[in-house]
Amino acid sequence: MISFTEENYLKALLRISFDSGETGVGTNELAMNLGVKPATANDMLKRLRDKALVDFEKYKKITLTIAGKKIATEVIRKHRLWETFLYEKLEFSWDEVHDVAEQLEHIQSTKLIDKLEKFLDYPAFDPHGDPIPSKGGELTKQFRKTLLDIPVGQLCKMVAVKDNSSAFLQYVVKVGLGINNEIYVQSRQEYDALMVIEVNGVASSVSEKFAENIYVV
Amino acid sequence: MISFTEENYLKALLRISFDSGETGVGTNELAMNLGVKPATANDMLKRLRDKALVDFEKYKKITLTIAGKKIATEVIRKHRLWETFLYEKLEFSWDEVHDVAEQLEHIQSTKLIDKLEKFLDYPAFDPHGDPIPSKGGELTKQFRKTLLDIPVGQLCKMVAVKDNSSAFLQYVVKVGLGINNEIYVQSRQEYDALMVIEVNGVASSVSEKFAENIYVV
DNA sequence: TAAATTTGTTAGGTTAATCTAACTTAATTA
DNA sequence: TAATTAAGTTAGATTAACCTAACAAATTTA
Repeated sequence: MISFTEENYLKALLRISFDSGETGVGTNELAMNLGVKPATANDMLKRLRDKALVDFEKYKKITLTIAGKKIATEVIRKHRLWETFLYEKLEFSWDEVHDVAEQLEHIQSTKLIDKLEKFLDYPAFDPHGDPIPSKGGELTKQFRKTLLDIPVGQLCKMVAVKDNSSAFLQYVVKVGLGINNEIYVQSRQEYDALMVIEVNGVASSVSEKFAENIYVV
Repeated sequence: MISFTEENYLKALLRISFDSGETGVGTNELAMNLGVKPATANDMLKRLRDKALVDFEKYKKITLTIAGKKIATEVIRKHRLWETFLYEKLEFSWDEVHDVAEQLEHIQSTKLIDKLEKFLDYPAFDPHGDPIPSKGGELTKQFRKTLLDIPVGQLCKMVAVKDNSSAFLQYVVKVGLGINNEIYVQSRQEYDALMVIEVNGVASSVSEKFAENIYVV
């Protein structure tokens, strides 16, 4: 049996390597991501290696094994299905779903998640626009432009966010932004990439960090 | 913060004292109920006492404090709401809901459970016929007859079960019984209370233990 | 390339939740 | 009521998941 904590380590490994585009993940990077000390992560990695869920040699980068990747993908699948449930059926707002889904993703019941998926009518994307892996499927990579890639004077539409923290999401809401909203790029400062955008007729200044976390088409 | 395990201890204490009709619960009884050794339960009880969730003196019976009872009731509320969700929305069968609800009941989010309750349209009873406590409410005692109380030659209707284990529930299903089914009591053995009952035209022999776990009207 | 910095590991310790084995107190029964 | 049995407790161990402090390896930079 696999514990909540182990599932979280595997999920973090998959997400980090997916986001960075590289196969291997470093111990410190992983630890920081999970909010634990490197020593703790190192201990856990040894246990995950014993269970044949990660490949990991002393002082080298960590990669998931096939088995580890499968579990991690399944956790992400559950997370995104639960987010969809909370958003569509329980009227949770867009920025509230993540934290509750962090808990729900660890419920162990294949039947539950399959039935939930059916109940939601097999959704392909979660409320943040991220793709939901199918049963036994893979996490698919999609080409995604961020607000940072949009030139001045152009109009685009927000489809998802990269950062799922509620701190960020609440900021997004404050700027008046939501899924499928149109964004007009008014201007951009060369020096620090500070942009002025217009959403529903209201102009706001946003930082580079903000812009690179907004996916658009 | 309260752990899953602590919640389970509190829930068991409430359920045992509720079922037995007595205020105090013994250490061994509690331990047996939770599938742990008395020594383990004893350790935990000390911790729960430190947190002011139980009243407990050496060699004496255990009782819940107001705070402890409140948490326990809330866990039972969550459990029963989740059971209702699984049964009504996800097409789980009657005997499958319990085990998954055991996990779901520990999800920490007031908003989640309130929204779930609304989504289910404020149900008063779970799929086993047990009453669902309202928000901040109490576990209500209902007078309940069991199949054991029905005299020979009388017809009754099953409304709930006492034992929620899937072993028992699967047995119930095998006998052809379900919620709201009519039961006719054909005969009863004086010696061991073995009864012959008829459900939907099919006769079966059931033990005393079986009969006392079936609630009827 | 040698020094400095970053990254990763080890050793030893803590807490929650479990156990076994030995013991004590309470309750039952002869 | 004394002896037996049942119920409850304590002591000492274990495992998972975390920590700090000290150390080692790898990488970067001067």
